[in-house]
Amino acid sequence: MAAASRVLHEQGVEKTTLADIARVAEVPLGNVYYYFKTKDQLVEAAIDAHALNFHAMTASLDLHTAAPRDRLKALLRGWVEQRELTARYGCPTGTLCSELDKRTDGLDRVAAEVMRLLIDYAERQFRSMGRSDSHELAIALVAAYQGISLLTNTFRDPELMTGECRRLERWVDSLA
Amino acid sequence: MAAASRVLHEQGVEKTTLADIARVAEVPLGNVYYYFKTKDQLVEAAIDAHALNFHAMTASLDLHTAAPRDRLKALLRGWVEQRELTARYGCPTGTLCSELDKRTDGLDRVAAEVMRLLIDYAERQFRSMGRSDSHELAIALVAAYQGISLLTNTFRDPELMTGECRRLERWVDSLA
DNA sequence: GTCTATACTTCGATAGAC
DNA sequence: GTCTATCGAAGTATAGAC
Repeated sequence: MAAASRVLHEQGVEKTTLADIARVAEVPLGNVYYYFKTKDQLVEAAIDAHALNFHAMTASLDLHTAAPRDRLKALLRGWVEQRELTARYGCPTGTLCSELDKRTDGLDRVAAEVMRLLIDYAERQFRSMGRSDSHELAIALVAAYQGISLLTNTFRDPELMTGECRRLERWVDSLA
Repeated sequence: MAAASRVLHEQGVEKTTLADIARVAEVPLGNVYYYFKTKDQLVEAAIDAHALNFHAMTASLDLHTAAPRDRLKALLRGWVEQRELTARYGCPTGTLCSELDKRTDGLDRVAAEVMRLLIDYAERQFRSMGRSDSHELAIALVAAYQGISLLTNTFRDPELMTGECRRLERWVDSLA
């Protein structure tokens, strides 16, 4: 599962073969099918793992950081810390949503749920700050992150993430 | 070529077969290879066509709109007008950059050039407005657009584009 | 230049021994 | 549960008639 998550992010879903995953996981190809009936099921499991990961991150954040504004700034710091990975392979959530959208099966909806988790979390923080426009602000924040992730990846320049997150931090601070 | 551009945007590069393109173009499969030696060459030609399209759009914009601030707002209006297409298939440039990044050949760099065109155009307008931080502003504007394109597409909701572009217009207006 | 037929390769998926 | 061998479908690319 860990091998699958990593390789799917690095190579993309379409370009990743089950042989790739089996090789990285150091198991024979046929073995993969003992745990996952189809490639789609494996991809869905990887998305679920990603969602669990996000829940764990926000739970820890809620526990250690009380002020909603600080939680948002912690999100920004986390994005900056991941900038090298993002420059190389893009945002894991964003690349999944972008790629899986092209599919006719329901797998794109599963990816969309993870994106929804992020927006909802940001929206809760803005609401706790007393903003009535919390939804619009959350959309703007996540859009800015997804957009700069794409540019960071497209131009292979991690410092794009640093600069934009600095700007976003000033923006978060400027909100009453 | 027109058929290829459309299908590649709608289905994505990886999920589009040459048979798909041949069918939409109403030519037999083998015929495609008379004009393009490989699928990669066809994709590259589609990207080039997209770049030409962008040049035509900005040339017309420069001709009919004098004030740089109005040119930026015209860009925003164009994005809102395309919102239904974006909700269904994403931003043509953004989806290409995201998908082609996963490739080892040089095709990802070709897609990045188109993204660069957009950033450079925005940057020139901000500079004409007398902003010394024109580069940072251009990155922020394009990132916001690419991000909201991804969300619009992920949630299949064209009104996300409408709302965010309204916010961006206020932002552009607020800049000295 | 246009079209049909097909060769070659890759990959998802399965069969069946151990 | 693990592993090897292989089937069958799909898709890129080519050969060669017209």
